[in-house]
Amino acid sequence: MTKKIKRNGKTDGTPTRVQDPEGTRRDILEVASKEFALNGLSGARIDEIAARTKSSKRMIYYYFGGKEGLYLRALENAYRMVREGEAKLDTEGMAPVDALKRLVEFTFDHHHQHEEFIRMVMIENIHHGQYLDRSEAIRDLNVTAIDHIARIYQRGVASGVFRRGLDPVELHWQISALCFFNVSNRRTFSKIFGRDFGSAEALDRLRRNAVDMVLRFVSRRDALQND
Amino acid sequence: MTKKIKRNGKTDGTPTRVQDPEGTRRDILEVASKEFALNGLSGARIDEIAARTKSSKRMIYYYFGGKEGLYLRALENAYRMVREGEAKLDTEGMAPVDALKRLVEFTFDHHHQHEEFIRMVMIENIHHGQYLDRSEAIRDLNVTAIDHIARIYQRGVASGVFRRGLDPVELHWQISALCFFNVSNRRTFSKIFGRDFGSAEALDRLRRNAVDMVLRFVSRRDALQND
DNA sequence: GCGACATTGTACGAAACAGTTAGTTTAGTC
DNA sequence: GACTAAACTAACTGTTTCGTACAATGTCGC
Repeated sequence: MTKKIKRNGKTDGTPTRVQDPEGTRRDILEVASKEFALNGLSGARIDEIAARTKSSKRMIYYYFGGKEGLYLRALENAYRMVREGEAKLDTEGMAPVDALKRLVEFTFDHHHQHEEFIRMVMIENIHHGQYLDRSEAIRDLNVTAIDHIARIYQRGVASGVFRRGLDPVELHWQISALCFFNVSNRRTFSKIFGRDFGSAEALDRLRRNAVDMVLRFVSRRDALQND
Repeated sequence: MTKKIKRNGKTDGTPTRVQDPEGTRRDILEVASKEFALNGLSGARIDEIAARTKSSKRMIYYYFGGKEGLYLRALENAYRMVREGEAKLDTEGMAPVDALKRLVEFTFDHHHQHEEFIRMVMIENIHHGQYLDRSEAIRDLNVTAIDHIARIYQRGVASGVFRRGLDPVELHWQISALCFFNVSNRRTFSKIFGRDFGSAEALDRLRRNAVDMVLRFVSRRDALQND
């Protein structure tokens, strides 16, 4: 429990150190990601992160240079993981309306499942995006999300169910807004309005609202089905 | 420049202290609000706040008890100021569609003009709303926003232009999401998509999108005007 | 003009904190 | 098995930062 010494396979009982650079790196990054997401950049404590690690504080400086370097890697890590998850969605064979519906639902659920990512983005925005500036890695994560939405939109316009003149990036912006806010502001919103917006029923309603809202926004009037 | 001693009206030159509890309080709170909004709770420094004040660190502890007490008051202050601003909107005489349009536009602009408030809400959400919990003052700020939107919605339903079955609180949630996100996530969004979402043109487009989106969401199909 | 309480200034203490120094151990190479 | 670069440990340093002790001054009722 208290000892963190990694042992090798020796049978003579002498506690020898086993070297595992990649493992140590990953371990530190995982712990740091949680701590930063929970407490923010200035709120997180290097000593605390080190203590939760299988490794030590010195190793943080060895591998990441310092607190800010570690935070930057944690931020990059959060973006990378979420982008990887997004890539799994495939709507290619679906009708445009169904595809867009699926996309919104997926985004809603995905954001909801990755609160740690949402919190990192919030924290980074609090810091005016200055660390994102320094990261080539994040800029290089080519934004497939836009391609995806653009293709669905084009198909919808071509088949006459979506109206013309909309901007895929703005569409993505709106979908993000509806899905992000639910996670980012749930706490204060729930408290002020005395309702739990994290309950299964509430989430279900909000999710349907989001889908409805986006579909009504892009659809041509005569393509709307209800009301 | 360097001396912060407040002097009274005496002519003999002796530097005597002038007491001004309310002024001191307000001064501290104003400075603290800026610092907390800029740096967050853990990022803000009591010494820094004290230095920017006309007063001293001692006074912060005298009036606010400590860092957390000061933060709580700053949070309450932010909510109060914004709520007061919201109360100025009057849509009573307007047609429901125009009223709702006005409400969304107003919310969009209002959020945009009060970035400090947005940041405080983000920061409070990072802290899981735990300070909001402790504040009766904020809970007591009865949420007139809901009344306002509920009245517009009811009028719209009554006159047949809005569809039935929508929840005013959820409507408020959606409007908030669209308007909040624009301020809260502008930095990261702009950076990742290589576009300035803070430019006048971008804001204008996003604003119109938000209005359009809400109106299309609440309107009955046959009441939609274009496309 | 005095007693009681409210307000303010100065200086300091203790703990928390990021970062470093000085070394040891391991794994692979020749 | 000697050597070396990479991986790792333990203990330490200097500063920052929150918070406080104590004293001094102002205000107001009487």
